[in-house]
Amino acid sequence: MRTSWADSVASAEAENVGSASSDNNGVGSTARPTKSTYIPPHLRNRHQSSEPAAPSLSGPPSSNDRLGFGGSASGSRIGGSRQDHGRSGGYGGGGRSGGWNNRGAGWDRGRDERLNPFGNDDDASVQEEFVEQENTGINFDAYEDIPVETSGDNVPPPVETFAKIDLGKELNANIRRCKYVKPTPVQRHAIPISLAGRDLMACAQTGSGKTAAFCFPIISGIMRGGHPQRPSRGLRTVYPLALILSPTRELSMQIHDEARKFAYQTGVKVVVVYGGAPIGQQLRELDRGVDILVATPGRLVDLLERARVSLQMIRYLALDEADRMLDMGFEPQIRKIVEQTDMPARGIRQTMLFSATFPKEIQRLASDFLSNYIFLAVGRVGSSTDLIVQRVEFVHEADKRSHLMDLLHAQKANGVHGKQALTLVFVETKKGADALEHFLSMNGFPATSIHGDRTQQERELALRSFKSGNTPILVATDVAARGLDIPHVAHVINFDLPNDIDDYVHRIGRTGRAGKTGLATAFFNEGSMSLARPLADLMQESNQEVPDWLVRYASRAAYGGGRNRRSGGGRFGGRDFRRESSFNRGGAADYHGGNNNHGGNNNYHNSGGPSNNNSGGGGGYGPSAWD
DNA sequence: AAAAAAT
Repeated sequence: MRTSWADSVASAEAENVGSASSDNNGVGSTARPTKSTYIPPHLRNRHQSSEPAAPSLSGPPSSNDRLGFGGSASGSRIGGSRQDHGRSGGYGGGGRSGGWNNRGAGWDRGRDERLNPFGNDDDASVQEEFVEQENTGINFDAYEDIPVETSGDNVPPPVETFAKIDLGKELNANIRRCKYVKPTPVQRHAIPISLAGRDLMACAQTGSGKTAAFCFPIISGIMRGGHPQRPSRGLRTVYPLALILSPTRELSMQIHDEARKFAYQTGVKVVVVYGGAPIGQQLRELDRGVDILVATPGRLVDLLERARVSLQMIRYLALDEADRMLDMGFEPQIRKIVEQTDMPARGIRQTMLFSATFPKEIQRLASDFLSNYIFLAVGRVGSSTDLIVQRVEFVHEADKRSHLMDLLHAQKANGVHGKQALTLVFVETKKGADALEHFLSMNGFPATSIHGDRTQQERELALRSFKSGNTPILVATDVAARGLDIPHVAHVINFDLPNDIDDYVHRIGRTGRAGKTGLATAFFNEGSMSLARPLADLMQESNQEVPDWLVRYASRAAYGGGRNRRSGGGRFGGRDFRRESSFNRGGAADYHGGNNNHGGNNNYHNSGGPSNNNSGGGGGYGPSAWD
């Protein structure tokens, strides 16, 4: 256990710096810092602090026994930083003034097919020699300890290596380029299930190779199935074969960037569409052909209504952050897309739902989209949030700002190279985000913000500025809570706690990624009473120190948790709701000990899929924290 | 009550 939060931050920073620099050595291309031209108001007309010299590596990553996940996660992290590099290259040419250069620089004039998403130094065969070096020290045996649960009819057995899955030559080359040596647990289980043509509901932490888990089978399947003759209903209508939906624009962009790497030189075309950006460019992309369409719901509905997209040929449907996609705000839109368009019915298309959390009410809704599906839950190495130190502090509303500054100030003093660790600060409201960003900026803390009232340009700029370290503090609403893979976030601060414990789980999952440690601090007060019990339970389950005062509030909290019922039942959705009859309260220990991997095939007999729902109460405590 | 997502 760490003795103070400052130590934790310092340690998290040290690890981040350490691994960042080794990435650079390995890839040899990201050394140049990504510079953003965004200057926070309080820094304008000042000298930019000079870029630090090569940071002295302060201590090797500790607790590498957990790096089993780091192996996989590391792959995607490396991918991420290279992607950043590619982008910054694009910007480098044109400067930062253009709002839409994200698309513009790298995507104009149909060159994307030839454009190498891995960077110019790419060569699959050359990369191979890096693979062994880069993964030295990763304990792949740690994979074996990850609890896995599957249920459903005739679950296909997992695979141990990519070589044992016949994904095709081109895809294999891309897997090498991504430096994925061994499939992650979710990939080992989900890919065979998906290749067998089965529907799937999967719980797995983000950063665990989830995107690849659904992209590989889709790409492989499209290559196998060939490119069928599309109907010629209208010249302007396009007929994608696969649809991937996600709840935020940034997440859609991230999925698209990854999918494009996986599809490189396969002839499979990936296009992303989302709102807030001019539609013209997206239409032009579509006109060039699309096999896999990545989309946010609103823009897709728009395109469907314009008859520019038809879902008639969809063979694969994937929902990322599926529980979010099916909650109150999104459900009607998703239902419209899935059930009231020309999309083939469930059982004809193949449907895959992925999320880190999966409350049972949402599982029930989701089962409408699935046919005789397999439920898969993959946990972390060891207990839940081992890599994330969670702290909760009682801070009155009026004291939050000064308390935040105390934290940030101490962090600054502990900075490994005079630079602040990346800190993500979550607040409840968009106005609150603006106000806090302004406050921090006025007080000498370079901050930016991301929320739904900012323009898409501003959102993307904020994210880049944060990732690059230019503004190492990002104030965010829940728009940034899910799925986003931001390397090197050392500290997540819940300035305002969410009302839903699942949101808390997603938020803190922005740190502690890629096998690194992370710190999560929550400001708790009278306003967050409804979260007292679920938060105390969660922290307890993940072996965190729970303050006495929180335990007292938790025991005082009304039984049933009021409006948190949604998540009160199966907090981490770690169990198939179809099994609720096998009531399993206090099952965390069972879970870890009992349903072990190695095929993890419980062969729960599901006679006929979603209709025989079991709405039994309570139960279903999964292990802690799926991301 | 808030956030996200089309214009």
